[in-house]
Amino acid sequence: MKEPDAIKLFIGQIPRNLEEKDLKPIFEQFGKIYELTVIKDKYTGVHKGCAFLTYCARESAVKAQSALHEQKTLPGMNRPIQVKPADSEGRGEDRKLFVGMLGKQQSDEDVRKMFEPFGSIDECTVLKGPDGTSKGCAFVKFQSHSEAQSAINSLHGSRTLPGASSSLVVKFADTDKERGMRRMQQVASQLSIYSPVTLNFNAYNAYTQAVLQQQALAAQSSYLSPVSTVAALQMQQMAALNANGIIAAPLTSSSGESHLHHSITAELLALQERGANTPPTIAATPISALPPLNGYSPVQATSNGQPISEIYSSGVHPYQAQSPALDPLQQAYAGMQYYTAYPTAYGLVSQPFLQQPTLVAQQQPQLQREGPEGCNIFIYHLPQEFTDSEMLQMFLTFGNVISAKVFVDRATNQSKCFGFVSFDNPASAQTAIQAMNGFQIGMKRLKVQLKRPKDANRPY
DNA sequence: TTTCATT
Repeated sequence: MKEPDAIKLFIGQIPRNLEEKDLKPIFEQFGKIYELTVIKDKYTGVHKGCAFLTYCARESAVKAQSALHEQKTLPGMNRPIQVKPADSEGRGEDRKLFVGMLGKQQSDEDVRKMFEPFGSIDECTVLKGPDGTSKGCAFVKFQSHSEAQSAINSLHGSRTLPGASSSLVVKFADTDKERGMRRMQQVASQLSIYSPVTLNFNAYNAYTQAVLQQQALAAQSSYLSPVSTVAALQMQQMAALNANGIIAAPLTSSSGESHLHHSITAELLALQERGANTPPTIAATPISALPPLNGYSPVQATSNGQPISEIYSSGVHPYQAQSPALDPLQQAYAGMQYYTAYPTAYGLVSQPFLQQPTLVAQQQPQLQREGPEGCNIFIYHLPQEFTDSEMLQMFLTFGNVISAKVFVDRATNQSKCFGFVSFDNPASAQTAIQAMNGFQIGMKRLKVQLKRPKDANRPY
């Protein structure tokens, strides 16, 4: 019925009102169709705007791809139809690059020219907004991983394009898992509009990603790490969160009490008890979890009253331990905690995380000691409420911090939202920059770069 | 400055 070497094609950019019967005539002209399936959500049956197509003959697939892929745009779509081998057919995405910090002017062709010297390019797309203006970044897919790698080696950081705020970024594109994390961050930042508590939520997220990046650096392969499993769970949680429209609608539990409100109230109480201006105490033991940014935990207990720490120490997975009736936010929130605690609990954390923060923290960072050149970093777009301590904690994970200073307006005593952190070695500074530059906290992204040497900006 | 979706 079908040739053994037949190719399954992925069809993208199809209007959601087209079903199999509507699509069939479009594709039949290239040969006999073996199977054509519109992809729908497993549970809701919602049309996902794409399909799988297998021809009886391999040749038909080749013809259809060259005739249709990116060649025409179906009614109602703003991008051309996609006809290409399904992911399941070929290799993974280890040959696709993300290119950031392009100027707004560069076209697909400009980018292609830049990458051509490194190998054969399968795909090259500058990302554009709905109005067609460039988002200043692109995806470039090579035919092989090694070609992609050599492009990274030669181009990453090699120049600063006109109109870009920093040097060219060339790296492997996010995996699905990483994309999930990114989306999570965006949802979290939306929540932060509504409550100061969720600032914490976001900060945890920054930690989470920092942990992941550290791990990725230390252990080149993360595919088999238990953390992946947790990340997958996280994505499910966030999906549930979106599906329930949690941002738009107030959440109510079966008992009629809003968990969201409940946890926020608990937080505010905790803050008041401690005194909102009391500097947080940094935990003396490194292996308990990452230090909470404000010195307390965002969620002290699950909705059935069991402290999260008990769940951890009993070794029971929180998702299994929680009652199935928990609302999605609560689950996501607790999951976030679990997620950050997980790597440390299993001893998977790379060396920088095992450094004792205690010694440094108990010194007086206020003295603002500066490290040697290359050890000092500048941080901009800090949240208004970040003090020296919060910033210190945020960067402790990358090495020995000599000092951490948020700059404060003398008249108002308000943070100027920037500061400096000094490490005792340049590698820690670089790691911190890599991990934290561009981090979204609340509505802003951190800018983290080397501090300019004192005389750098003086013309004479 | 991370897509548009992959049964």
